[in-house]
Amino acid sequence: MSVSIADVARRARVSISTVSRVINGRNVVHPETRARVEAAIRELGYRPNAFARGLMLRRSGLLGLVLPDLHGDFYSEIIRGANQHARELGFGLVVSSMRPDESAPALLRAIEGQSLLDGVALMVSEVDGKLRRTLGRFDRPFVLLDADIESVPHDCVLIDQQRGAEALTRHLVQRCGVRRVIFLGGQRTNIDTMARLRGCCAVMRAAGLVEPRHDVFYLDYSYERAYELAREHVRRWAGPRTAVFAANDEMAAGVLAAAAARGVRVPDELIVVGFDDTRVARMTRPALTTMRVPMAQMGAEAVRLLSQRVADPARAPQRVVLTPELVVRESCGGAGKAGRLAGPQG
Amino acid sequence: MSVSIADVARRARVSISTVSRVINGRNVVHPETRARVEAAIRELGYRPNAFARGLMLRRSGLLGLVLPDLHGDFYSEIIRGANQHARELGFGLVVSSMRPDESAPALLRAIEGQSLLDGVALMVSEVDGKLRRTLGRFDRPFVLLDADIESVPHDCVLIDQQRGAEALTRHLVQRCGVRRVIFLGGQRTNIDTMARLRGCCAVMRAAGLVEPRHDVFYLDYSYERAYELAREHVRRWAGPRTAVFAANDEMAAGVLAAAAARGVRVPDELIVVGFDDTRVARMTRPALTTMRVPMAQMGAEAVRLLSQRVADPARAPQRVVLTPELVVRESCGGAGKAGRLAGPQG
DNA sequence: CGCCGGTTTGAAAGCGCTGTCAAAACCAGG
DNA sequence: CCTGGTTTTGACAGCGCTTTCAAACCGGCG
Repeated sequence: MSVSIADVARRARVSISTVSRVINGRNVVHPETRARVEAAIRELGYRPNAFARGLMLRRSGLLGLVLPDLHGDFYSEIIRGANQHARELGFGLVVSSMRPDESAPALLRAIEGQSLLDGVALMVSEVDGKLRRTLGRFDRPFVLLDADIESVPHDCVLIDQQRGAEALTRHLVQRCGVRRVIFLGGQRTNIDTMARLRGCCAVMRAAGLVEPRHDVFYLDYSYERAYELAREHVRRWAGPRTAVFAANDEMAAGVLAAAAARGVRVPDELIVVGFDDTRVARMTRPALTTMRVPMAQMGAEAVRLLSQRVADPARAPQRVVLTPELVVRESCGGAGKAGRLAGPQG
Repeated sequence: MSVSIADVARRARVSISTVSRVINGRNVVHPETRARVEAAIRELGYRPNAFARGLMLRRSGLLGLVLPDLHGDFYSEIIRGANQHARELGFGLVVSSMRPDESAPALLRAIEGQSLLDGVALMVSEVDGKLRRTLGRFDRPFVLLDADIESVPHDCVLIDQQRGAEALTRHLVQRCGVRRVIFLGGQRTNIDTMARLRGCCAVMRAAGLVEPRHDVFYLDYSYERAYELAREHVRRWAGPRTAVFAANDEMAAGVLAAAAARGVRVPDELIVVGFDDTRVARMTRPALTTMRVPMAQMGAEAVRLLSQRVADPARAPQRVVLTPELVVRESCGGAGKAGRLAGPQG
């Protein structure tokens, strides 16, 4: 079997307590003794047993990150940001996915089951009663990403999606002279989609323009679905002062491809914009105008909040709000004014 | 404090052992007693302490997945495959990243430090002596992804990169009439890049053609670098029977964009192919011919091997080899013969 | 020399759980 | 009612670690 603290103690001719003190460094140990113990640790290749340790300390040094899906640039960035920050703070990170179609018990298992975790950052694409209840009786520190449940006190990191959508729409209306917007969303119940549509409509309304009431399509955030839809409609959409507002970059890329296939020139005959500023936004021709969502920062903030709450479970719930930033590229025509131009094509 | 097994025992008027038996379900318990215990568990909201459990069982039910980076479609897919399979097998998955520029001690901490893990799947982009030694004295089950260290016995999941590159090059030579290949690699020491170049050269040689000796460029797998390079060279590259073989899809996309910017028509004036078949391959115009690397499957295989080794640490090391599959799209011209045509543009 | 404060160490009590072993309870058959 | 076998249950010894608490030690002072 593996070497335990007792083996080290025996070898260093000290008591178990002393070895523990050397390991944790909190108490004073005579330099000479310390050297003996450290030598023994090295010679035996001793590594403390994390289970025994956790059993006493009630902490594992592990944080959890649960996302709706792990696929795509969007989530990758969150993971990356969280992972890096976790490492800086001396935590490990457990990443897991929790599809919206899985039941609440699955969530329970995914989270509570992992009682090895010191805390969990949770991102959900839809909030329902079940989730509310599950989280209500969840006794470990947790942070909600891009969502907020009022009945339960907790920390959260929010993206001001609506304000982002407003900024983007305002750019379209004021800088690009857009008068009509076709909106492509994800699922109808998706909270991001709803907020982005709200922002878009608000600005249109304020500008005295027609809201995209009949020009709203709910898809699934995928390139393929957007391509298919656009292939069918893009000829009709095309027109001066008209823009397609896709709720993410992938769908915008699909629209771009369909437009090209149908001979519709972007941005001359039709403006197309995306959202998120994922890698794909710089890889399309023309490159996409989009909103940069600080995903890595969201991951990092989540970890920060979590670590603070682990340290002090009693402190008041925090709310961190991050705002997306406009990135103007080629797909909206009227470039050159508002934002920076990223990527080699900029 | 939280409720322990003793609380449950007290409430159900049985001994601790009986509660344990009910929880683990291995031993026979009188139905009536069982009901009483289960009621007590429910009423108290009892959840076994994972640390105490792990301390006895010496297992946590957690597997680790360490990747060079967590960014991009490539790694996302591995994570996704691993995650799903882990869940099916009743394991949790810990994902972590280990940049090649981090030192071996960092790896040590990232892996050994997490002695909470039952096993670790490890992907490294470069194998050096330090790593070999670190892994040599690593006492926990581990699986190497897309790499093999001969001095240390272990399980591994390999992608036959070379054979994949051969298949792709063969397609270029035999179906598309290519006589000259420009090769764009990742870092010079990257094992995948080396294997892919080897495969490409082997086929060229066998076909009596000139190997891309002076036409090999080592970049960093990024769209941007490839774009810059291609912007400079693509006019010179263009020519009949000439192909750019990029070692991943992102770089191929960069070349495509540069070609478009320089007025070089693909595939008429220049053929461009990628590798990996990530999402971007279907989003370029023209869509990329590429090799589909079964990344999700690699993740799943890794988890499978790991779980088997956890169950039986003594069994002989396994080697699983996965082979990439040719996906013919538009960027190589001579389509329609060899492979399936995926995506809406196919 | 004995005593005091401060430093350094060791013994031992858990942390919450599993698993062994033996005792208790039960059931038939005699 | 007792016996022998089969369930069913409980007591308890750890798993490897942290953390009191008290003992041992040390140097200096009265």
